[in-house]
Amino acid sequence: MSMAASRPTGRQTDAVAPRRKNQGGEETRQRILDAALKTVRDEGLIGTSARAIARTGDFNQALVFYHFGSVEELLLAALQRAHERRTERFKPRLEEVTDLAGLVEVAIDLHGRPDDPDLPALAAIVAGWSTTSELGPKVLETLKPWDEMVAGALTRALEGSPFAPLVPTGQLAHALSALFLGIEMFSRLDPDDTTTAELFASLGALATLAGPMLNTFPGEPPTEPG
Amino acid sequence: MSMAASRPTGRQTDAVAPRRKNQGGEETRQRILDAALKTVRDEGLIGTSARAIARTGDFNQALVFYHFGSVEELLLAALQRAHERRTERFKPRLEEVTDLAGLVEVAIDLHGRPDDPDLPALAAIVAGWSTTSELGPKVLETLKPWDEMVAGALTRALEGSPFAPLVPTGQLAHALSALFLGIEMFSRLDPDDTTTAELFASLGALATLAGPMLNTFPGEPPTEPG
DNA sequence: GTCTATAACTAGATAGAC
DNA sequence: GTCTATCTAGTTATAGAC
Repeated sequence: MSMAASRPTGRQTDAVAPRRKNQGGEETRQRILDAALKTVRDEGLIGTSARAIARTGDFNQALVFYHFGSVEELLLAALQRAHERRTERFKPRLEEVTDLAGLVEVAIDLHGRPDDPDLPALAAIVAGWSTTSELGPKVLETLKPWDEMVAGALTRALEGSPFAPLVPTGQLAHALSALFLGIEMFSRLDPDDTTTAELFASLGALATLAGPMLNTFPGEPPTEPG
Repeated sequence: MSMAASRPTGRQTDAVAPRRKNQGGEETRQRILDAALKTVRDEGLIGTSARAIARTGDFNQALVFYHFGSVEELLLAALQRAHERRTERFKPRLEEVTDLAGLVEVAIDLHGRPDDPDLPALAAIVAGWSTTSELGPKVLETLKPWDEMVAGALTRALEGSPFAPLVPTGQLAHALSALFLGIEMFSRLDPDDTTTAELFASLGALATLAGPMLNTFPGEPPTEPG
């Protein structure tokens, strides 16, 4: 369904060389993407129409179709953008993580940004499309790099532990993404949510507790932290 | 928004005593609820309109408004119904769970029912409303009993462990619900999903591994299982 | 309690002026 | 590249016949 617009909707791999700088077109594209994320966060996925997005970003509704072809494709692009932004910002930190407690700390920072539209929108889009849309696999593809980064952190956290060969870090990383997504969604169900912060604190405490145990051989006393 | 219909939309606590048995009205109510869940599963939350639901269940579109007042309220009722059904069916099993591995087993059974509309619909509704809708708190309220059941299972799993006083079972149960919800959603993004089953298997293996450690005092060898 | 018909509106998407 | 105007189809919700 939905005929393609007059402009190719996919992002060109070789930039199309806009004559007068990157102005005009590209800037608008960004505005639309930002407005899309904000709209999903504030009005929910169901309330996110081309018109609602245009209202949020104060531009013309037809631009959505000119630049992205359809609302669905816009949302996919927005999700990818949000995800890229997150990855860029948190990659360096994640790469320094060497234990479970550190991983929880990153999760806390990731969550605790109420004004940031990226994460709520990301969760809502993943969720809303989970039973529909041929774009589901593309969403999974988009999230893959993140799982791999977390898997790397897990591997480092387990380094030298006797349990290391027993733990499928890739799958566990995926599970952690799922956990994070679920927490994010629950937290947004309650506008006055306070329990999520406590939950993360508890998870941090548990990670601190479990960390040293990972290096414990059965029958041995646990190694001292740090 | 949305004026109330001519029939009170909330479920009466004292049944209203339908004259000719429970026929007609109540049966239709159930048909509508079932159709709503199926529609959410098959067409996604966004594709779920009063008309789509009516098409699924082969009844008249106006009945949705007569019986439930609005589509949103219907979906809330459907979610509550789906959740009640799950709770009834799994409560006995959950109450027998005494270790982590058993908990994972229940999760596996809960997940592995491709034809069952309840869980996918539940996930989609929770997710879709997570950034909108004043019904969010009601959704949380609905899910509470489940968390409590899981918390009970966790408490039993930790019984006698030196870590028991350190673990906030209530919060952890909530986290497990979030994890499960997230996994459910990821799994539905890929129509040919095979990784989720493997993921659950791995989680089961980890639970089997971690279980005995919970009863391990630092410096002591782990107790033999079973 | 269930139907048909319809009002009032909003959606996605496109054509064509600028 | 951005705008206005518009077409078509689908949406919630209600009125009123049965």
